[in-house]
This record gives sequence, C-alpha cells and structure tokens, in this order.
Amino acid sequence: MNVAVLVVILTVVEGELRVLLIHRSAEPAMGSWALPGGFPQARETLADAAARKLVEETGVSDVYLEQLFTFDGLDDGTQGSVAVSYFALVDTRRVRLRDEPAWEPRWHPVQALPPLAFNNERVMDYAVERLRNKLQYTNVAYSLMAQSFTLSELQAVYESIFGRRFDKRNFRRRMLSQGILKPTGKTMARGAGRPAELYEFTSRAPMVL
Amino acid sequence: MNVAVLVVILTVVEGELRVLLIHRSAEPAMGSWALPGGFPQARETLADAAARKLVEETGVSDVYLEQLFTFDGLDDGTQGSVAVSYFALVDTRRVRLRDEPAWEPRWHPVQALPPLAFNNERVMDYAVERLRNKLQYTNVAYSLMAQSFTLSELQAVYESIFGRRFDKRNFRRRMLSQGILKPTGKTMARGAGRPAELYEFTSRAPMVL
DNA sequence: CCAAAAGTGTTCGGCTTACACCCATGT
DNA sequence: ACATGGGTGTAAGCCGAACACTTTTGG
Repeated sequence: MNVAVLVVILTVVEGELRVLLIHRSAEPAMGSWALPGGFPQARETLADAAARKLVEETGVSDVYLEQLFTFDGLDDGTQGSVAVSYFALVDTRRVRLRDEPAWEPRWHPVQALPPLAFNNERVMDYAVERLRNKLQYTNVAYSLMAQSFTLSELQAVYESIFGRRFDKRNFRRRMLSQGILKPTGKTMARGAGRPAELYEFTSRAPMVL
Repeated sequence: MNVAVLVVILTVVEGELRVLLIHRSAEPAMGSWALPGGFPQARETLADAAARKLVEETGVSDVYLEQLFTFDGLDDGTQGSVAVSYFALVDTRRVRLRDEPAWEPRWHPVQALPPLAFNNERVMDYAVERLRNKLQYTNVAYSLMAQSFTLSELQAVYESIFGRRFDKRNFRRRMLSQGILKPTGKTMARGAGRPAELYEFTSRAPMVL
C-alpha cells in the first residue's frame, strides 16, 4: 500500500492567510492545483519526509510542523493510497519558493482557493481548524513571525487567521498572561506614531502539551 | 510501505478504565502484550479496517470509533511500517471476546498495564488523553453506557476515566446543560435508597464538531 | 425508624468581553 | 499643532468549583 505525505504550508502575507499550492502539469488531475506532497524515501520517517518536502518547497526548516490526519481514498475512492497530512507555518520573509516553472508553486489566499485536486479541500479545512485551535493556547505563531515583533503585528497575524478583529487591550492581556512572550526592551519606530515595544517568544520551540 | 491499523479498544468495568490487549505467541515480540491490529484488505478503507478489527475482537459494531494518530517506527525504528491508530469505546455488557486461546484477548486496567510490544504505550497515552478531552464536550460516552442509565452510573464512568471524583451537583449541571441527555421518565430502584431517574443520550451517533 | 442512594441551590473567584482615553513620535 | 499608531484600566456577565441538607425508598 502506498503511503504519501501531504504538507499544508501556511503563511500570513498582506493580511491574508495563504497556502502554498502547486500546479499539476501532468495526469492525474492535470491542470488543477494541489497541496505539495511526496513519498517517504527509504529509512525516512514520515515527519522527516514532511520536513524534507517543506525544505524543498520553501527552503525553511526550523518551523512548526505537526501531523494532522491520515486520509485514504483522497484519490477519489480508488483506494490503495494513504496520505498522512502535516501542517507547517512559515514566515514568508524567510521563504524562497522553489523555482520549478512546471509546477508554478504559489501562495493562494485560503479564503479564495481554486478547485483542488484529490479532495485536498478536506485537508485544508482540517488544517485551518487545527491552526486556529493551536493559536489559542500555544506559541505556534512564533513560526509566522520575525524574531522580534510588536504586539500590533502579532495581533494583525491573529486577525488574518481568524478572519475577524480583536480588541487591542484584551488581545494584549491574553498574550502577555500566557507567559509565552517577553519584552526585548527595544522599540521600533514606524513612520509617524509612538514607537512600539518589541517582543520575542520566550521559546521558539514547539510547545508540547 | 506497509500500512497497519491499530485499535485501542477501551471500556469501563468495575470502576476501572480497561483496554483490550492480545498476547503475542509468536515473534516478533513473543510473550508480550499488544494492541489488536492488522492490515487493511484490498478495497477496504482504513476506518473500515479498524471497524472490522473491532468486530472481530468484540462482536460490537455501532460504537464510537475515531482516528487517533499515525505512528511510524513503532516496530523499533526499523522503519518500513506505518501504523494508523484508532480508538473505540465499548460497553462490556455487549461484548463477547473472541475465543482465540492463542492470543488470550483480555481486558487490562489502564492504570496497571503489562509491558507492551512495539512501543504501544505511546499509543495508549495518546488514546487516554483524547478520550478525556472528548468526554468534556461531546456525547462519546454513549458508547460506554447501556441504552438508558442513571446519572450516578454516568458519573461513575466519568470518574473511572479521569481517575478522580466529581461533585455530584456540578456533574449533573454540566451534563444536563449540554443538552446531550434526555430523561426517559422511568426510574430504576436498586435495593435500598431512592429510585433514580433514567436518562438516555439524545443522540447515539458520534457528534461532529 | 434507620440506612442507603437520589436529588437539589447558592456563593465565590477567575476569566472573558466590552468599552474610551492618553502617550510618544513624525511631519 | 495635528496626525498616526502605541499603550493602558475597569465594570459586567459567564463559568467552574466548593459546599450540606432534604427526599424517597428498602429493610
């Protein structure tokens, strides 16, 4: 039985949650978009295969990567293939997309996806739901942010992912009370307006619950 | 690459959370206990394979069954095999264990497990954690109870699974306010003491969140 | 009438939500 | 001085935790 790995690579750019898709230029499902994926090599674990796929597509490696769910029958009920899906969060500023003209790897807004091959919509829905859950009580956002950042920047990322606005004071209280952030003591001026305090995540490793 | 299905079959008997294990009478891991599992047949989905395994071992079919996690390297790092794990909840009163003397299928208290083959401890931990989570906000317990039951019986099951006692009044409030229970209007006397109201789950289908 | 189990309300603290003004800087 | 974005506190409602007595039955 074939075991494939699928990776949902998510990022936030320009106030939008986006996912990396590749264009299928060959059958099956030629002409439609799909999540990047592949097959584990000999003596490679599933997580390693997912991480390798991520590096191949984006060049980044030390980011949040989590197993999502294992699907079968994604390739349209014909069986015989199992897809173990993962999701990863990357900071687009660190990404250099693979130059693979045939596949046209591109970021697509999650709110306006093209038709996807292999029922990849199911995988996407699952990924977004899990991401929103994890954001509530973990530090996974570290993987979407620069090393240091302002609380306004962090809030903007959260708002993009949840698709709604939060109250500034409540957002700050929640974040700071979780103890996952620490002030750097530095500030950043951005044109007009009072300079913002810069924060870092106390840990940039995935939290284990 | 081999894909196996593993099933963590849980129940509550005599105030204890227990899991169904089989005894390995052949290599690998001869002599130790393990979770039941097997390989999907041709044209069988993973969930179907897990459900079939469950029926083979216990005879029950319409119970709660959920995918847990996909492990690799369970058979000790040698790779080449992936195990998709599921967990199921059964009411022991409806179970007839398979008469397979070679495997000695038996219920083992989760709090005092024998050494398990293939790192099955990891799978167990995962299953128990998920079960506790699901109990909080879904009706999965329907799968552990008779058709109708008293709130005291339900509370006893919850206490067994969480390994601690709950306050009677708070427990009842929580359960009834979730809207997953309905009174049958009947009562049940059990020796001395005031007869208890009997309740049913409003739905005995898995909740989809 | 006593033992046994069922049933029932209220209080407190913590958490989430809603909400409006002052502060520091650039132009 | 004014425009721009950063930063702060408080009150109200909701939820979970703690806690003790009355009710109904069997023996």
